[in-house]
Amino acid sequence: MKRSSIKDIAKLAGVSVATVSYVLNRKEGQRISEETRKKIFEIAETINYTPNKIAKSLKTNKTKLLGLIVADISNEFYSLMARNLEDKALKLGYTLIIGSSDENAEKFKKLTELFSQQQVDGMIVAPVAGSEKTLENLMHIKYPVVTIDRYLKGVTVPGITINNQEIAENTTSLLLNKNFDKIIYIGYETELPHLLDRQHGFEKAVHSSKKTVEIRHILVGLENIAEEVHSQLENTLGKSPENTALYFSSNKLAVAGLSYLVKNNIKVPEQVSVIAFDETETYHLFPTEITYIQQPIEAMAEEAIKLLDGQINNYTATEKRVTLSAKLIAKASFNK
Amino acid sequence: MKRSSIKDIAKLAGVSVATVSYVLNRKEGQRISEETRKKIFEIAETINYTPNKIAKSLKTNKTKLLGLIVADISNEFYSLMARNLEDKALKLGYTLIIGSSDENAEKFKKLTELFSQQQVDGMIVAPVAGSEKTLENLMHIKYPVVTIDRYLKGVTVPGITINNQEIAENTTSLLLNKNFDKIIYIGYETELPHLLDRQHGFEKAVHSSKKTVEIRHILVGLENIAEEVHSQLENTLGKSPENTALYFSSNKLAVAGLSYLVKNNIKVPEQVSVIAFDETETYHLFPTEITYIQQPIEAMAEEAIKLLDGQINNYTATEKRVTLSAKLIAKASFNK
DNA sequence: CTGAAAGCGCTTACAG
DNA sequence: CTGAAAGCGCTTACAG
Repeated sequence: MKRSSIKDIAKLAGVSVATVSYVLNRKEGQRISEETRKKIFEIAETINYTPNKIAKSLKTNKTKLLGLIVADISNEFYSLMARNLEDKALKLGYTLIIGSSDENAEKFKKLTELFSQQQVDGMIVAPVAGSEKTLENLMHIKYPVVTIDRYLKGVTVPGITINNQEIAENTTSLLLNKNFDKIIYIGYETELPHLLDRQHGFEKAVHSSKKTVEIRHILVGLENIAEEVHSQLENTLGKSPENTALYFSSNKLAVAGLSYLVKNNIKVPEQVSVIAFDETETYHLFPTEITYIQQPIEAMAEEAIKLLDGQINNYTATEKRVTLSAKLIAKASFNK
Repeated sequence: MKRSSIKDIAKLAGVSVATVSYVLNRKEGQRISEETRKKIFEIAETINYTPNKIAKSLKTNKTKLLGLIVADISNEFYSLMARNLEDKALKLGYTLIIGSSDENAEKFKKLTELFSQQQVDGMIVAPVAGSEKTLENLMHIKYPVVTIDRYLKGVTVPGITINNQEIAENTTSLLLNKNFDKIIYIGYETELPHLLDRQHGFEKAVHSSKKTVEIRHILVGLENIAEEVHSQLENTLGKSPENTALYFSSNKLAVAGLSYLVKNNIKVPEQVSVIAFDETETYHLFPTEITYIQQPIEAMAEEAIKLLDGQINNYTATEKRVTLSAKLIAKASFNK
């Protein structure tokens, strides 16, 4: 698999490698005769020349590679995000190299090191709990980084988030207005700020409301989500609830909860109303259409790439955080 | 973001760059005094040296990058595959760069070119219809490639598939034995061989059976799957079917079909039995557990990486195809 | 035990 | 209009 190089073309064309380089890169500054230009293109074509970007990278210090670190690429939210990022990146000539951190700060760090050694031009990361130091180090050496989805307290990395607290507060207020006897918040036991924001938004709405309504929380770990949600819903919700609302703070939690409802033949919205964060195709198999909070994934991807590309090209030490608005998609699951 | 290089270390340590390189790479052949060795490690540590793999790649002609081309990384099957490939690749020191072809032969070709320019050591691809030529070219220049999931007629690229036809035939036989009045095969209108294999397996079982049963086919395009499946099921299955079986040749089709059943309150397995190719979390929201054909994704990923790594390191022009066995996971949706 | 040197495939300021 | 040359950050056969 010996590839042909610029040198081969130069030899065949009887010109210098410099000339070949100028022609192939269509540089304007240098005027090359139409004749040699044509000859060079022809030869390149016939010997099937493809440029070695590695060599170019070494010289230009740009690889056109972007590192993407998510918690798990097989997670629906992240794979959809990855897809959107891929498209936006490609438009600017970047390709994505990916890694999954598994919510492990050590692995997260390892991935940033690996990517940095591969000389990626920048990184798009969903940081995990405990990776503050790693992000600080990257910022310190001015490595272009943007965070997506998540952020961490105490480190100011440019990044994209949505208005988690606000949208949670607003949607919770809607629930409160409907006079349920009981509202159950289903969330994660976590330190991740963006998830806590959702919880705080919920609580803020509850506290500023004058309604008397029983509030319950179900908080589960990241493992065995389905089992935990099922057993806790069994305790908190029971088998034949009435006039109750469930507020799920992620699509995974929602799917776990909905499967409990299906198994126990609990009717939505007759017995229980449902709101969930994030969409998923899975909702389509539920008998009632689910009301959910939709994140603007495409816009998030676009902004992330834009922000990163800006850093890469200007070295402006942007401390810019972009907050986009999520949107409530109201469906039947929430019509009392 | 000026990084320190081997040269900086050499200068600070008062040795040559060669010596630094030997020490950092722990080469055995060269014996370096414990003293300079220690000094070099210390200096590397304090100036926060990280190797530039791009430079190394240029010299060694190995990037430790693998290109992955799937139809769409946001597709559940492919994102799960990507995750498994990522893990297996990492064990051998490779990282993955990804691209989605969108079933477009031109884009597929572009991606292979892009990846080849990035000097990936090899590619793992799910080829699209019409990309025979592209694959042949890669084979011709001996670029290490393996196919996953799919394969193409007429080009012998090493790759991993499952026993699509066989498992389809076997599972269809099970259906036939249950004496349904009607069996409906739901598949794609496609030229992709691995999907046709599923269809052929189905048909083979039907033809070699002595039962008299009404057989119907629903074939849909890749766009608007849900709508097409719904409208065709409405025609073929109706609103209150009896003693009918549905055979879905992918999880996407199954989800579309199941949502039709939910919407029309058709009972599984009382009225209709269901078998589907591939699993998905989505099945969990269906009232009845779904019987499905499980692909051994982890093993497929492992074999793919192994096969590719073999090609990369030996340049053995392997024409090896690996066929792994899928497995029927029998659940209630298929208990008459 | 260590270093000088060539070279991987490019780019680009400079000279002519 | 074109070329000689330096250099990006490494590796590695060779010499001493």
